[in-house]
Amino acid sequence: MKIATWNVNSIRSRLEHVTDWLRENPVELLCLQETKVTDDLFPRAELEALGYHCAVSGQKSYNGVALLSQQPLERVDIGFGAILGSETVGDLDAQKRVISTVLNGVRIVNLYVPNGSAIGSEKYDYKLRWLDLLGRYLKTLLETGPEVSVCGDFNIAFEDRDIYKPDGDKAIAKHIMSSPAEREALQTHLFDQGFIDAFRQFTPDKGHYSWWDYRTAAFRGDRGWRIDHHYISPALQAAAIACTIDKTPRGREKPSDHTPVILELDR
Amino acid sequence: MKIATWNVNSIRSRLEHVTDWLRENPVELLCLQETKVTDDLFPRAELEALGYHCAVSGQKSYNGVALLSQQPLERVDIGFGAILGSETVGDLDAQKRVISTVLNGVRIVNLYVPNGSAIGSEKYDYKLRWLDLLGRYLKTLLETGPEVSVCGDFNIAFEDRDIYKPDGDKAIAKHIMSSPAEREALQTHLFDQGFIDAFRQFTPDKGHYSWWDYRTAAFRGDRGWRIDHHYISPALQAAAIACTIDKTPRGREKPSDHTPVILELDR
DNA sequence: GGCAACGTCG
DNA sequence: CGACGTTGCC
Repeated sequence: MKIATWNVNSIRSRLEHVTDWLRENPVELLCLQETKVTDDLFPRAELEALGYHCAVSGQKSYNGVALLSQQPLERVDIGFGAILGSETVGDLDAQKRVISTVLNGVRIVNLYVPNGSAIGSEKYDYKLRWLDLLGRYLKTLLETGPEVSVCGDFNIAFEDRDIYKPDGDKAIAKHIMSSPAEREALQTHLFDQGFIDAFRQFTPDKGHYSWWDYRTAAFRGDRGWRIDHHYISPALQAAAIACTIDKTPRGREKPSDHTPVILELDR
Repeated sequence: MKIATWNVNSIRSRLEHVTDWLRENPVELLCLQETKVTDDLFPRAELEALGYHCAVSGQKSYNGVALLSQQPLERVDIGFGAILGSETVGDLDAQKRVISTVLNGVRIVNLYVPNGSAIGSEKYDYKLRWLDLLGRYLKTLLETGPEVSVCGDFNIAFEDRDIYKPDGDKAIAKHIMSSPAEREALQTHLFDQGFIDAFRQFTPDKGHYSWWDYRTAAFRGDRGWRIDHHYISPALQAAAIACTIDKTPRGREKPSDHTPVILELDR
């Protein structure tokens, strides 16, 4: 099956891009982030017309995640609380950033990791706390079944090769999305639990990005970042067939600043 | 020469519609209303690239008029004040609604008449006061030369045949743009000075409109109003060759709610 | 109620 | 640059 992740930066503004893309790329599951819409206003009908079932967790203006699935989804778990219990979650489910399901025996998680704004800011602390809880969330999921696939907009470029800037640029460590603490959080909460970055199983070189800033004509100059990821648990590693980035939607008129990343699994 | 009038409802939002239309309809003069932009932000370069000289009188967000001319414009008169003197004008030039020039010996006036909001409102009174001053303005122009062509968005449908509603509908008299006082103002300040409605020289029947409300799918149902006009002075009457409405721009994506009206003069 | 302005945020 | 909320016009 093919699973795609795409931060659409408003599903209502991007509906035609999404439907066009799904017609060209009929993936089994599309994981959306930044839908920016309450559940009652989600453009369900248009996506159902394409044969997709929608599971949504949205809010007004900000954040919001959704799953578009060709198969009806038997279970949908919204927020960290659905797995960890609401007591442990505190305020970290207030923003709609987590939705999960099980498809073909694989636990699938769709995430919109907080951006963090600037190093040292309150939002940065929130991001690191959120990633802490993500670690516990994934640990719990791994205990319920070994095959776990986690995708989404992580707002973190783990290595310098994931950023257009020249390697070793000092600014990288001071930049949101590439600071040491953010990368350590990925190390601790994903890699140390055995997850691997599916894209890097197939493509070691630099120059592959999933996000380009709207400002400064970043896309035209290919000044991008690879911050949208698929992480897969050890039990799924052998099942990974391909992981690719489709740049074409980023080149359209009025695009999202992100573009889809597709994982193919032998499941 | 051909003179067109078009309320574009923001020249910046409608720039592509205007340039496309001018390529298809290379009129000698295009009179725009509701440009909604200050003069420094008017998209002059794109229109000059098409061979048009721009004379603009705009303001932020609201109103704004402009002349796009194939010929360089030797004189441009902005506001009532340019003709009447600022003393007589009071507050009626504060909004940018009047721009005038002379082309091929014809005095041409481009107007954006106040809408008036609702009968009896403060804006309604302003509209009627504005039309009073328009009468004096046109009287003065006629004294300087007999050939005067006045076009623009008048926000008045002079007769019931200019409205999609069934003739005699009582609501017409209570509706802004078709109230008795507005029609009387046209009578007094235009017709009584000898101006005639160029469109009605050629087309007596109903069912011809220049504006369709964005709401209630008015265009789809052809529930329109003819409120964009060309009025010509007696000396020009014999020079009028044709006056037509081009509905096509109203049918495009993201259109203005108005569509161009074209006057052809043997001048 | 549709559209486009502005200001704010990333 | 392009989301969104808000405001104002029609």
